[in-house]
Amino acid sequence: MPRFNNKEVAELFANIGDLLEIKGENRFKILAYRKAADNIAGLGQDLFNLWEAGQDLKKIEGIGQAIADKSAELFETGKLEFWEKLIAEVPESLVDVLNIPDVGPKLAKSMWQELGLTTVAEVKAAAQAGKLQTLPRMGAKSEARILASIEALERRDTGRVHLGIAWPLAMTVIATLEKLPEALKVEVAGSLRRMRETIGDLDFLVATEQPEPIMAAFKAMNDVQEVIAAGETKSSVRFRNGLQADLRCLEPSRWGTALQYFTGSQAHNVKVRELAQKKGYSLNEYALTRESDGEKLSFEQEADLYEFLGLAYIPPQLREDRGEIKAAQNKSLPELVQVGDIKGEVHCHSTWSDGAQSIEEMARAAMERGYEYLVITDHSQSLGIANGLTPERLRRQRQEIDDVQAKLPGIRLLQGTEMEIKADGSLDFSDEVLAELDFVVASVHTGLRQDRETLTKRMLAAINNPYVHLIGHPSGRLLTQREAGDFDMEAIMHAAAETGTALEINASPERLDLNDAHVRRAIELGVDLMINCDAHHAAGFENMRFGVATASRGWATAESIVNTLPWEKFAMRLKH
DNA sequence: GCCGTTTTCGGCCCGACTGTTTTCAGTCG
Repeated sequence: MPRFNNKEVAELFANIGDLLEIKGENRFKILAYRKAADNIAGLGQDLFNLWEAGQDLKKIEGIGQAIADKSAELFETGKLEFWEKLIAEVPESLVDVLNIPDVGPKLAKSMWQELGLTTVAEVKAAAQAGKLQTLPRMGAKSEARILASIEALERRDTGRVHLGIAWPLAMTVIATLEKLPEALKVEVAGSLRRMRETIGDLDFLVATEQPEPIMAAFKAMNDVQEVIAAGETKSSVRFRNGLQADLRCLEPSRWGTALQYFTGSQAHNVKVRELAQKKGYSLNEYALTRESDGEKLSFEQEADLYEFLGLAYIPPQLREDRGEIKAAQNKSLPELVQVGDIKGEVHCHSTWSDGAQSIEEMARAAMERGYEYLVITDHSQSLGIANGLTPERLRRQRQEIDDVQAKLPGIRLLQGTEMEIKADGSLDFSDEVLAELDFVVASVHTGLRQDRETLTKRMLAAINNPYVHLIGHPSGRLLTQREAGDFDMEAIMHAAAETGTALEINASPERLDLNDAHVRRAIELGVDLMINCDAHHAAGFENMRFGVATASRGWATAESIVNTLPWEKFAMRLKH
């Protein structure tokens, strides 16, 4: 039986949506496929596992009879007849053509049917030859723009970026705009405000009575390479690093509706607007309009809008249409974990392995953040490339930790290790060595391409070892670079819950591992979670906001995160 | 194709900007 992971299934349904759109199908059908794809991608469990266990897939939001049947057919036979027929009708490669910015379904269809273009390469050649201009409503400017988009795609600089790139750039833009006297309020909206793990573009909102100077300053910023659009209240630019940013200016009285609208997600907004409709209002970014008499209500604060609709305030991280609307109606939203709740970290590196700063420097940085404890977990011996520690070096390191501890009574310093779960399934240290340490993180860094059974077995061996407290970055993914290992996460989470082994939410923006969906599932299963920056230098502790955001997106409260415990309680918890 | 404390059928969100226009379609978010 062929196994498909959620990403593969989601991609198939998303591609179906794309091709149906080119075909000109009913737009709600297209929406339904995309919604199903999104929900499958954000599922904390494998759809395949659920199906294999005989669960009713229709219980998943956005999946009805048709898509449940198609999933079952795919899992049973490894193929989908509907898809085979579809790509016989509409060339599959048009999915890529649709991915070119400024190429939508209408244009893709006309390029295909009028000019016979079915691949990005063919579209590029046609644009270079001036042939796109022959299509209706296409001129030289549109053609040049599409060619530029394709070239940007080829440079791979229009894709999504992780938060480590998007966040600092957004902060720079905000700082620039906030300096303008005309800007009354400045905020980043969109997926960055929701703290999605990757960001496609940046959305900024400014409350102002005078948009012109703000738009001008925005377009004139240092890193702006190109101004894509510039209207009266909206402009778009592209930065040198390829990221696009949109700016909207609006009257302060409409701040609440606008911020809500532009924060999204789209799926969340659709639900909010449906709710407004049921109450007899239509909602857009400017106001809530009563349909009976056209009376317009504007809201200065987002919370007021939510309240008016009978909802508790929904934090941006939850706005993904994953049940938050219902929870806000029942006033049962979780009280999300905050950065300030974190009392210590249990996974960081020093110059003893591949860190850039000494134990003392790391300890002082942790103290400055107000942490009560810090565990130094340098790499273990078999990770030679990171200067992993032998048992003998571990013992010498203990001496240095004790010396620093004597100097810094304000923080509790512990010695741990980030121990390799080796490719052959064994652990890098014997139990005798592990018993000498205060804390053990076990991680997979090698052999991530092994098959599911082998990988899962390796992980379970670590989870079942009585000396292992925490599994570091459990899936092994590197955002925008490397796929997660093919672990059976469900089995791993069950074992973690049973043994009391914690799973990490690694806060490094390249990792964010566990991801939000897995965090939510882990909480359901009663798994202990810990958020760590895996810091390799003092500045690395700044990444905590990303880890906390990921936890929040998984609906985590402080109670779900073990390192929100003060030292005494944390130490007690360790002994169990 | 999905969904239902107003519905198992008939709904399903809305506006800015661009380019090519003679009044608007396409794309995007």
